[in-house]
Amino acid sequence: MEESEYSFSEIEKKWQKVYDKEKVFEAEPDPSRPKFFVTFPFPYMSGPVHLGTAYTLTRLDIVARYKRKRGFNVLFPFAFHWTGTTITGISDRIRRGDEKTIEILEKMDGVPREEIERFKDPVYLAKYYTEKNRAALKDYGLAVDWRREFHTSSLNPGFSTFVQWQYLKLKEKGYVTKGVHPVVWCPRDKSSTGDHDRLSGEGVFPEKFYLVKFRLEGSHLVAATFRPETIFGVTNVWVNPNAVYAEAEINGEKWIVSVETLDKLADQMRIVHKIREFKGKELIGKMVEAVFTGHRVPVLPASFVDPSLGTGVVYSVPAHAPYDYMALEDLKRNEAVLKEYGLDPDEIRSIKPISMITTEKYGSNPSEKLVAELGIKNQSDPKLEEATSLVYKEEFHKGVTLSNCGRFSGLPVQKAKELVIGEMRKTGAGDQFLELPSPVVCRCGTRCHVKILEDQYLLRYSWPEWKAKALRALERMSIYPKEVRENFVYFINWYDDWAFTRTSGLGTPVPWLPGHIVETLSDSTVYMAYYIVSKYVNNGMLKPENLTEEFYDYVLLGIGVPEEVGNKTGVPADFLKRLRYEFDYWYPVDLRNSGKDLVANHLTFYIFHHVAIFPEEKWPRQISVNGFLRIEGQPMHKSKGIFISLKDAVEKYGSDATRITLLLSAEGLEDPNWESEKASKNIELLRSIYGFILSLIGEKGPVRNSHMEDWLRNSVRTRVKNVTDALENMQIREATSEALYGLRNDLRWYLRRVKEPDSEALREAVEAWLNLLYPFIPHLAEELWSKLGKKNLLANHPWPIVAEVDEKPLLVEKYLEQLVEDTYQILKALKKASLNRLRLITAAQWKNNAFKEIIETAEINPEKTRGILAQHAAGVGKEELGRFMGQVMKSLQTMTEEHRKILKYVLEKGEKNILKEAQPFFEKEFKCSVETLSEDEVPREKLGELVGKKPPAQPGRPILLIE
RNA sequence: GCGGAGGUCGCGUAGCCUGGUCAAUCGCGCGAGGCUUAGGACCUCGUCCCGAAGGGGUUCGUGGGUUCAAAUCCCACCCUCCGCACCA
Repeated sequence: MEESEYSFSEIEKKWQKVYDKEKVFEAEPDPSRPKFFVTFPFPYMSGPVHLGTAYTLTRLDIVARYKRKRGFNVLFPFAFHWTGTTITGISDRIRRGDEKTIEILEKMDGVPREEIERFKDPVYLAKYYTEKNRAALKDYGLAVDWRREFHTSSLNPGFSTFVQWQYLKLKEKGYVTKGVHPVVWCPRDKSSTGDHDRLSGEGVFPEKFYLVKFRLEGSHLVAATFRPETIFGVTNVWVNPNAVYAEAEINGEKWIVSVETLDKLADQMRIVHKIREFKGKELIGKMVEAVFTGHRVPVLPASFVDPSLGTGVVYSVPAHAPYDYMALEDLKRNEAVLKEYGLDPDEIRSIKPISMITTEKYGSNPSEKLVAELGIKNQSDPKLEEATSLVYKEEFHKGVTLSNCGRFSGLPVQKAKELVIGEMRKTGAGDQFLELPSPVVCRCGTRCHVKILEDQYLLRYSWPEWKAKALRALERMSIYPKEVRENFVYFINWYDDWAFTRTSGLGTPVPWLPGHIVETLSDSTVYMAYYIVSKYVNNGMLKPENLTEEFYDYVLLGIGVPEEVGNKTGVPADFLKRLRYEFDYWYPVDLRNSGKDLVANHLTFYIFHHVAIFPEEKWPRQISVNGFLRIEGQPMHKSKGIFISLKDAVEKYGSDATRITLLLSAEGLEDPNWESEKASKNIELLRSIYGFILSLIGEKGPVRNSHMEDWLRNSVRTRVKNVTDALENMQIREATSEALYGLRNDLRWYLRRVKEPDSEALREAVEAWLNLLYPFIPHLAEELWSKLGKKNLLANHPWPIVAEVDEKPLLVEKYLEQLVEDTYQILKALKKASLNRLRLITAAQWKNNAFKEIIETAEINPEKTRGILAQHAAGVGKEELGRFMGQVMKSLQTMTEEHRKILKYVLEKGEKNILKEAQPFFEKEFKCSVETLSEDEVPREKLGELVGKKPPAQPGRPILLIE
């Protein structure tokens, strides 16, 4: 019959339509039911939603569906993220004709050429993806209340009013301050350059460089270094003879630095007046004096000096800096250069490294040692990089200054460094500034540097009171998996003030600062509250102009009198009360699930902002995070082609198969791995489950209600309990696996075990199973539910009751399973495929009696055991008793609690009775005649003959005679 | 460097907190048999090594230790992955 064919696309569309029509997921406040509000961090609309998003989303969807079935009134809304520079960035790149961007859009996202042309308009781009993604998400089938959908930024005036209100509140309550803030800066774009805006230099951020001054004819040659403490080992100063340098007045003092340095100094709050420019070679050969130590050293030429890095001036410590050492050696050998700059070769060759630090590992001249060890030939050898870092690490952590370091002698390097820095600052012999340790190039091709932004509006994350409140919120929250809690503590403590205004990209204007928008991470922190409002903005009952500060104050915080607020906002007082009621009903968020990447930023902000704005009872209740999806073992990477969109996956595998493929692949913080082959297999698995359940529904066996039905019912209860527990603990993979495979295996065993299945017991089990399957594979489960002749929706049907499990029937089956396994093992050892006769001989009654008593005592005590045995063994031969004693002691030693339970119950029920009852099963299983006996029923001599040297029967371990 | 996760029988994983029926879960793959006109699906068994009786041997990143007993507890080491900021 074509009925049994599983066509996922048909089934999925069918039920999505039904859910839509019946408004199953449209949630309204209902005081008679507890609420459960789940949220997902809205995805960014700069591209298609991918499987990684789907994974995180699915975990949440499962909880939403499960909670609904448990009687909760579940709200699961959705929105789309437009704020920030990613969308405008793509548009910019297309406008510039960036090939790579266009290629990715065309090949990976499947955007038609003519659409790409229109992507020059960022709004068009955002709308395009929002449409596409909404469609893909709907085809995937989520338990979402779509009436509340919105997107962010000023392009959505309703949402913007909300963000503005949020910032007015933050400012009013003192969470906003003004200050300075360093950023990686592109001088051409006049904006900060985040990682994703960079052509090269990802992950590079400002580090402190120290400036060390050398007196030169009424001016200062200013060198930059990470290691100011090494000034005691200086032998010379390097400049690049071909670079351009400048003399300039810096905060009133004359400095000589590379011309590139001037902009950097100016951008770090220094007043810069350029006096003149000149070539670096003019400096060569001059003598300079270290202000800090008074060392007089020559200025020498070096090609490795990069005028764009630091100040373009480097002081040379050949003993402790392999680069300096090598450059000096090169120079000593290079007659031509010496001649060119008129340097005295003898004088240069007499320069010796000055040791000023020692370590156990490298001694006091590590440069020389490492250059020799690594076989470094000249100053352009890339291995110098490695040598430098080896020396730096070792000396910084384990080095001690030598006696030539004045007041800083005999100190650990770390300590000396700290003191030298302090002293230089005090005396003006040195200074410091921020610099990028390696080059960063903006997408526009310009080299970036550090700029300190002044008069920045900052969120005061450094404020101890705010941190304390956030930590308190965290304490009351449930966090899954639990390891992540520590991360939150770390990040809450670690955060410093955060600059939240921007001048580029999409977003909401800062209410008090025209021309500036609220940065993306900062505007998306408490927006879950807006879902209550957005429903009415979408249906036209509220207009953006109604959404004033007073409006939100009343609806979200309960401040003000409805009638007065109504007058000011134009919203009827009754409606305001209704809104207030709705907010109060739904808030706070009960569960927010996201990828682990958001812990460090968004989720921490989420906590911070909630505690700042809302009273304690509205603080978030639970956060759960999961790993990052990999594709065929590789991290997702669009430009490398490692990327699967949700749309493609759903088209190819359907929603249900996609769901379980994602869910079964990881737990906790592990990174799930998507394997397409597995997804295909999972379609087969679903087809198989579909067919299996249909066949079970078709069974027409008599109603019996014997042991096996009892067993089946209790197995079902166990599965219900397991799935429920796993779901409550956000162990979604465990839950999925248990729901998919657990009951399937139970039903298989049941069918194997009985001659004719009990149709009623089967039907009960199938019903429970479908309920358990629903959260994970909703469409398939719903389809089968209707095939069962049910009139209601499975989505609305209550979750099975988590009932007390009666272990007894389960114990009996465990005993039998063990017996079957033993039989198979013997067959294997005998290399036999089949058998003619199977005889099961259970232990003699006296053994059973003795054993019962021994297990009761629950301890391994040879004396006591022997005593008990002797009591029961009247008339038993000494040898037989001894042998049995050995067996008993051995099995007692390794007996687990479960095994004890099994034995106890088997003995209680009578082992032979159990076997008698299971005899037809054994006959069916092994296709042979089966006989069940007790040792008591076989004459002693006969028994010896039958058993041979095999160990005698033990309670729970009958002799198996195979012929 | 700082912080976090992890290394289990071909692959992906469970077990580890609370040590003992743990040669170790489940799924995939693979092999055998059954079913079937055939294929697929489905069902059963097997899948570290040895074994003519349910047993024995060697395993859970490496090396030590604690214990009657260790995948599980302790110590050291090796390796892999992730995050480290103004940016989604």
